[in-house]
Amino acid sequence: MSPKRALTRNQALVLQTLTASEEPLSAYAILDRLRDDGFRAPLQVYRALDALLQTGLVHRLDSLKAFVACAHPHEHADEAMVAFAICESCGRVWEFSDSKIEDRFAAWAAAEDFVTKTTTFEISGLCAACRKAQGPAGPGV
Amino acid sequence: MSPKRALTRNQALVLQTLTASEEPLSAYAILDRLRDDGFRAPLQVYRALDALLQTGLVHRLDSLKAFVACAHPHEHADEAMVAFAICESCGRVWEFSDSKIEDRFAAWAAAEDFVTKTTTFEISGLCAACRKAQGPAGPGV
DNA sequence: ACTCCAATGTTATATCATAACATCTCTTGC
DNA sequence: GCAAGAGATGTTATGATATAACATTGGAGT
Repeated sequence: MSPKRALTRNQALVLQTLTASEEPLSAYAILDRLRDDGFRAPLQVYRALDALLQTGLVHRLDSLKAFVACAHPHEHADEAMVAFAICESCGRVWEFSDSKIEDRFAAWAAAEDFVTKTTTFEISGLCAACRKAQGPAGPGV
Repeated sequence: MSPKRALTRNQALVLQTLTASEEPLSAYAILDRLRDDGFRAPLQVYRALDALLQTGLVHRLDSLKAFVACAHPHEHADEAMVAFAICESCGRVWEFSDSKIEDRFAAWAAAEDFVTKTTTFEISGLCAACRKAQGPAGPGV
């Protein structure tokens, strides 16, 4: 979809920041981490994010209002349906896709004559490591 | 999940507003429509929405930052995975669920030992009516 | 009538995102 | 080399979404 341009300096900095982070970051969190690199205003972050979202190098998690580096930057070009599992406790994100789910949804869309443009598929919960750490009783919240 | 309480006045007003609307509404759009009923501050809307979301009478569409009345208020108690198809053109929302998709996702979760709490599944695109209205060439954007 | 508790009202503020316009920095053609 | 154009960047201001903190009200049960 996008003609694979080299990243600009700002885009590279934002992408590095997201790649280095264990968890998704909000635009303002990214801004804070890039103050020393000369970032002063949210727009600098949002503009870089827009470009990175276009090329599929970054995803936005609507349910968190935050951004993550794509785990598989080569494979999908913003076209495939990607799902995200987000651990509420540690914040880590698992990215996966399932062609059977895709087919199944495509069947619904065909039946309703609906043309899909974008998908948002996000699951919140607790990952295995966090549940073990918190013990069998589970966390209060 | 929630002990089925009667709605308060504010909750009833917010729910009526959403039910009467053809499209999802932002909290501030709801506020504007309820000025004549004495609503003055966003918090009045957000508090009512919180209660309605708890009981499953309303859904939040993260991709739109907006809210819709649930199409099937009786069936699911916030537990089932519900998907939303949203027409970019007319704003209408189709709500559906598919047990095969649910099973398929459950299989992934079991394999990864991930415990699901909440799901966000939203698809944006164009509905049949809007595509017909705009002609076979489709819209510019 | 009194007490308690939930709902409500009100003000202020936090957080997320974009509009509008000035400036810089390459590249390209000359 | 240098002017012109295009894209990227910087900067200020503002819009849009959401919540914190605390005062007030109103009804259920006694």
